Amino acid sequence: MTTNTPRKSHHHGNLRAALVQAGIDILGSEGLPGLTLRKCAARAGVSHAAPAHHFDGVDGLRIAIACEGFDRFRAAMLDAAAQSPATPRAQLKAIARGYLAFARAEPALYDLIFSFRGKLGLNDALELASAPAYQVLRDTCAPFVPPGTDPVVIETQVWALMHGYVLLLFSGRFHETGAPDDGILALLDRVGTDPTP
Amino acid sequence: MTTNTPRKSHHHGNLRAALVQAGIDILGSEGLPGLTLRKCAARAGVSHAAPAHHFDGVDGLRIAIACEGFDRFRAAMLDAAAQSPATPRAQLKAIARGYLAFARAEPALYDLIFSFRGKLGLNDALELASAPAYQVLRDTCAPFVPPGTDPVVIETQVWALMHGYVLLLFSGRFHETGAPDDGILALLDRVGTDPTP
DNA sequence: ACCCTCATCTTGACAGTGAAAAGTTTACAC
DNA sequence: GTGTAAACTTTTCACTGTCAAGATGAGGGT
Repeated sequence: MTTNTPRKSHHHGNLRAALVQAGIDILGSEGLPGLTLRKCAARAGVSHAAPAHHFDGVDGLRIAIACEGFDRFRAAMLDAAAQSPATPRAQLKAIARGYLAFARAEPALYDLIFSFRGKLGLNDALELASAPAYQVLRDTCAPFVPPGTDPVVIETQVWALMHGYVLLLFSGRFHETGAPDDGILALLDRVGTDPTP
Repeated sequence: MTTNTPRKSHHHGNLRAALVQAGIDILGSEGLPGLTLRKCAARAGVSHAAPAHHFDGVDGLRIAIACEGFDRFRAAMLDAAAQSPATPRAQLKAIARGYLAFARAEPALYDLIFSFRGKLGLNDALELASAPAYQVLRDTCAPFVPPGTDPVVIETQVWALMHGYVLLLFSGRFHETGAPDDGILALLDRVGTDPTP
């Protein structure tokens, strides 16, 4: 039988997943700067050198956590979409609200998954994990792509708007005045198929 | 006379400015992770503990560098605006191009000035340095604010779009396909005073 | 001219970090 | 059973930020 209480064994049994979960916990409590190989190892109850057998250095651990983060990110957008009318415009605003909900719920995890400067494409696992999240955006934007236009243009407009807004949120700029979510969502009404005659 | 070759003195004479410049140089060559107190000190030719007498720890140095960065950022936007027609829409697109030019010219410095999560408002110097840059945005957006609308809404739409787009640029997502600058600038045409009847 | 003060800078130490090398334990195939 | 290799620990090293204590010298008061 497989031991369902893997306590005192020399082998942890599921260390990789435990380290990823430890990292997510630390992100929630201490934020991105607190994410450390040694802290993750300590929280998982192993020595500080143990993670090296499961990840390629601290960047490997961060990538593994980001993969899980992308999955939750995608789930947040899909959840919001499922609770909204099926019209293209309503769906677009729904994934935007899901986007914001995820960013506000797990800001440090959000920071992490978008912290890989230029390394995207250099890591297969990360690219594989981010693709489904991007696909949600792509599918939702598709109805707004004018004929003859590269879909990437519309997708980039939407994503840039959301991404930039979240980072302005995190900067603390709206702590006192209140965050203008509605203003951002309103601009989504003007994305894509031209509203002018 | 003031010595114009302040070489061998025990006192550096202008260490604070030299450390900030060293930091900017390092940002250009090694990027944000390479920005280190000890490296800045070494490049300025002083011991590793010297910076402590001019900045409040490494965060203090980063803030001081960011202040200089905000100034260059503002200058880049104003330069672009000065070379464009004075119509509101042309000016808006001009500062957007200046924004992108700065981000592409000094990506690590751009990263640094927008890396202070929630600490904005907690540091007077940083807030004082970022205010003029924000004022450029505010002035340029003013003609597009509909009556009865909070200007912050329009400013946030524009800033979020640019900020998010730059970070997508940095992510490496467009390295192969080519960056859709025009698509982003096109959306600026739909910001503000409603084009629909 | 002298000395005094104190900002400036250096030296040395410490804890925390990531990484590598070498040794120990244990699961699993044969 | 036994051997092998994976999983984990221990030790060590280089690098980082920070602190304490000491050395240097510029400028002021007398």
